[in-house]
Amino acid sequence: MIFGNRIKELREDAKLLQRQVAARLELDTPLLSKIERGERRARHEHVAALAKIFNVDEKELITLWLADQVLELVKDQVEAENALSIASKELKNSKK
Amino acid sequence: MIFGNRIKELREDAKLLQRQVAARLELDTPLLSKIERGERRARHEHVAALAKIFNVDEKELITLWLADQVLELVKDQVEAENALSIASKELKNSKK
DNA sequence: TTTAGACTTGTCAATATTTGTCGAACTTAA
DNA sequence: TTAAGTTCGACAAATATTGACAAGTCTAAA
Repeated sequence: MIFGNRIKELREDAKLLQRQVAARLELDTPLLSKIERGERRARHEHVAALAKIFNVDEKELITLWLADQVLELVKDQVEAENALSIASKELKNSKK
Repeated sequence: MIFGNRIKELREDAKLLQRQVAARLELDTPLLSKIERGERRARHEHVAALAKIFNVDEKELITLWLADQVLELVKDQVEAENALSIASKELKNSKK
């Protein structure tokens, strides 16, 4: 739950309440709570909005958010590590 | 489309038709065709069944199948490589 | 050429999953 | 205790995925 931890940290550093951040994302507090704890997934637009709110590079958050989804996908799969390694190679390959 | 290519290759090596393999998976030919071309995703059970049909290690296929899903998830995301790298680190970390 | 077989395409309904909301239940600090 | 912040559980609505079908293309043999 890298992404959730990070945005919770950013929120606390900014001394904002879930209620306040949730309002700016136009979703309710319980949902933001779930996102912070990784129980629910943020949407791409929310990630962008969060970067604005906390004034951080959107790329940083997107990266964590993506990484979380990858982890969610491969977790409790025996071949997780191999799969990631293959995906990584393939990605570099196809970039040409 | 690593997984699809692989099962197509296995199928051709085994000199089987889509129709025949599809029958053993209990799904129709067009769907298998799509799976081979990566237009549709195979289910976990199908991967297991395919390993049996072609007499290969299930892990090999699962790995490719997972890698495909990871690629699908991160493709056309700018931070794809970073995200994979972070996910990979995190995975190794959490394994303890 | 036609025909037959293998494969592909597009579309649809059924199902499953995800999303956001609500009321209520915690938790913590005064 | 209260009050504010957060979390929980259940639900309906919105989305996505699944598998099937009919119709299409392509190739090779007749």
